[in-house]
Amino acid sequence: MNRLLIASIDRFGPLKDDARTSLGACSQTVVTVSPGHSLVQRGEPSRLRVLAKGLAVRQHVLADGARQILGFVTPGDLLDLGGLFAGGDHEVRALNACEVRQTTAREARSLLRQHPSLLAALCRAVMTEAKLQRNWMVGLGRRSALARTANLFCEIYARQKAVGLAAEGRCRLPVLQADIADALGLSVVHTHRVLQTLKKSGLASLRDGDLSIEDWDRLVGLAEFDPDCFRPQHDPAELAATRGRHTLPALTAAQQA
Amino acid sequence: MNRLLIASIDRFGPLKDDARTSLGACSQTVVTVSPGHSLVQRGEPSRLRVLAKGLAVRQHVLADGARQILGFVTPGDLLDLGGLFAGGDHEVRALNACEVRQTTAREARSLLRQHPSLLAALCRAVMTEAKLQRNWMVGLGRRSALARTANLFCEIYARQKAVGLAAEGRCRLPVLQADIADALGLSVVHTHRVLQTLKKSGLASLRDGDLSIEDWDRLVGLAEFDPDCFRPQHDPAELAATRGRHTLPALTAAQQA
DNA sequence: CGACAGTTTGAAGCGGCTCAATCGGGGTGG
DNA sequence: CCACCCCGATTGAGCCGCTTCAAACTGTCG
Repeated sequence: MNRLLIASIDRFGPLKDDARTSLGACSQTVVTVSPGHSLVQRGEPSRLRVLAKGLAVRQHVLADGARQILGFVTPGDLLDLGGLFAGGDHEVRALNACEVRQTTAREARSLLRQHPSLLAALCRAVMTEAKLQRNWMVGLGRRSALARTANLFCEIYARQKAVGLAAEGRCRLPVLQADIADALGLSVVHTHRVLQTLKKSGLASLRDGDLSIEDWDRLVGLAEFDPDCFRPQHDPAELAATRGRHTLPALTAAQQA
Repeated sequence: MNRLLIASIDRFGPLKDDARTSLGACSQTVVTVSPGHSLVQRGEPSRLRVLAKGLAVRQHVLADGARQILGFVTPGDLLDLGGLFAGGDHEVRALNACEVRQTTAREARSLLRQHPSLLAALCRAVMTEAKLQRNWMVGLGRRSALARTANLFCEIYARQKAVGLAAEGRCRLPVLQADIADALGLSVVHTHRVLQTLKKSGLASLRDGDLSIEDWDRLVGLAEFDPDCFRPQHDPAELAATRGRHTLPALTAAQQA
């Protein structure tokens, strides 16, 4: 009954009941993708894809082969917001074994047309993503490699924590150093040295695909991390009216290495 | 009759007629802001502000005073998309003498609730901005200072051209070198040297607030500029149905130094 | 005229890059 | 069981792009 899809969108809610039932009734297929393969190609229209398991990145590759990672996608995130009205402008690639649930482009479009509350929620989702992107821009442009890395770790941990995917001071982050490098605009070698520094300073460490936060406060301080930078854009009034009404189902066991 | 507001949103259209008439009927005040002052503060809710004249930047300043410019705002652009549902996350500052037209937060919110086609258009506007941001991220992370600068010039020229604000191979760009630096994540000194290189190579030059494109093709090549990166996210089908129906009124004389 | 803001230029330093080699673990074939 | 390979992590050395500091230069405004 598409509970994950509904919950993922409802996070940006509030959805009206009719939108929720339509979403529940729409067709949904499950797709599994192996590491390194594409979940969403450039130019594809939206199918309201939701990541159920795994870890993926939005990315863009340049003519010379350089890659810039534009964001991380964790379970419960919508994959193809960029293609809601036209084709998306970037691809999404699996770092992990990923499971995606998706409907059809036709149904996605029709749902979008019929339910303003769905449109509003997705609009908020897009805005939330845009906000996150701005934080990345600030980092790429004006923060040192160390602060950037700290910021990335803060973001990833806080996001997973927010959806119940993180343990206390620990979460999965099955990436290569090359992925971190491409996310932060660094070389692999320098990324490695920065990671060492973070570990030696007792702030955080990354081993075997596990991110462990050793000193959250100092990490946040170093990063100048803004804990609101990834939060859904709730309307304060609406939030109060619907507080606690809908919550994301626990995903704790969902993201497998 | 709020023609500019309607046209600015309709660019991402199509708006339904009732939305257009509601927009036409909403209150609108004209605000002028002198250079260096804030057009939109962090945390302000949307008033459907449109820039009528001048040039502004979205920006974020760090604790140490460093500034990252997140985007340029040219006449006909909506200023406060970030605050549609909650407070915006960044401020917008005038580089220029600016004229802004805005309604009230209350009216903006009520319009948004009543007109799904308005919501859809604004959603597209947000997505378009997000797309532009991704292009900046790629530049900040993976392009050389020269290519980044070229890219910025391409973007600014192409955007102004698209709304009729650019002459052939020339447009206004009343910025300091420090602004370019903060947009590209560079120091002022290096920005200056890059500008010199660009001029000496006969690609483009910036003087007295005028950007002149000397060799568009080579500039685009150097920048790997994607001409779609700023285009509204039209639905191809809807685009065909409404082609040429509504156009942005000429703004040619509107952006005064 | 001085004051100031912005541009221009030079010189030195550093953060991060490139190149190159080694190391370690997991898989595979013999 | 070992030999081998491959991928990714690790480490070192040298270099380059860009930064920082500092000073001179220019135009504008009082």
